Amino acid sequence: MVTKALRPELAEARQQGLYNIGEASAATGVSAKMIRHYESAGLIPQASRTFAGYRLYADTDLHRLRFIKRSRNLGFSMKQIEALLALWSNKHRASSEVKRLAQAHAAALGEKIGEMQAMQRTLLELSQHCRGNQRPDCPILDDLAG
Amino acid sequence: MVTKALRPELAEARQQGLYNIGEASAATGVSAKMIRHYESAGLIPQASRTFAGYRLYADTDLHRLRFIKRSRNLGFSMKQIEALLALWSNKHRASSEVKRLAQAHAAALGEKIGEMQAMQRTLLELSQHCRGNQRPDCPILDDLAG
DNA sequence: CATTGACCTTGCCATCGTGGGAAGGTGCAG
DNA sequence: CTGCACCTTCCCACGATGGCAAGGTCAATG
Repeated sequence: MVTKALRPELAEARQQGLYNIGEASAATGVSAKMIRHYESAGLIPQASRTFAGYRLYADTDLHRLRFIKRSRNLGFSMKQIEALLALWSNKHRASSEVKRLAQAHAAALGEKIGEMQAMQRTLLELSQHCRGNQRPDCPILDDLAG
Repeated sequence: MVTKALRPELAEARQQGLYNIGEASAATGVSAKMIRHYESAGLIPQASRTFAGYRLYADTDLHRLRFIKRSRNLGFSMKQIEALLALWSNKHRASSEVKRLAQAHAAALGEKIGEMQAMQRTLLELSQHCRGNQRPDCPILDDLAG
């Protein structure tokens, strides 16, 4: 008397509190496309499947997906998120490790921000000197031309 | 009596003030790879060739490459540079058009800068609350976990 | 004149995160 | 039973750049 099939039907799986990929996507804000991508990249474990091959997700999977989503919102790369996930599930982690990752990423952001600000500053300076009328003379082009 | 072959030899071309791709790269700071890429993307015209198939560049080509390089340094995309180049070579351009492009790009940069600053701010705030020691408890991970 | 090393050619692959679309199977409601 | 919404896999695209491989060319040296 088997009460739980190895590969259940979808309806059966739903009764057990599992979600298919569309529901998981709606519940986490991660597109189905990206959920599959994260699986193939190893950020989330291989999803279990219904008999017909549909992926199934439990609440722990949704939790993991939300973790990934929040990390992406902070600009972490998939590689960095892989490390964060490993730390998250490692009960013997040192918080210094997490802090190091976060600060390194913050520093990298600062670097890029600085570069982009320099570009922006230059662009605005050049724009200030350009009349922006119907005439062709333009300090912006002059500068780009060297 | 033909003084200028349709497809000269390299030495002959050099005498006429032309450069091969390596020289053009060294003179402009654009890698040979990217010079070819810009050609295939239409940012620069198809280079003339020696009899053996080597690309040849004149000073005007170097000028154009430097224009592209400076534009890239300001963060313009290849598509935007295409537009800038068209304006550059259009003697009837309105400088307002150039100014509009530059300001739009500056605004886009500002947008991205703002997003990245928000990320950075959050990361630094979270880091401040993390002791960063050997213990596993970590507000950063707690936040990512939701 | 032959060899050699530096350089050129084209073409394909990789990055990184995301989306689009095609072709075919599944689930459910009317 | 039919139709629609959803699922599956697989391939392609973006943007800008680099790497590598296989093969041809040039110039200097022996």
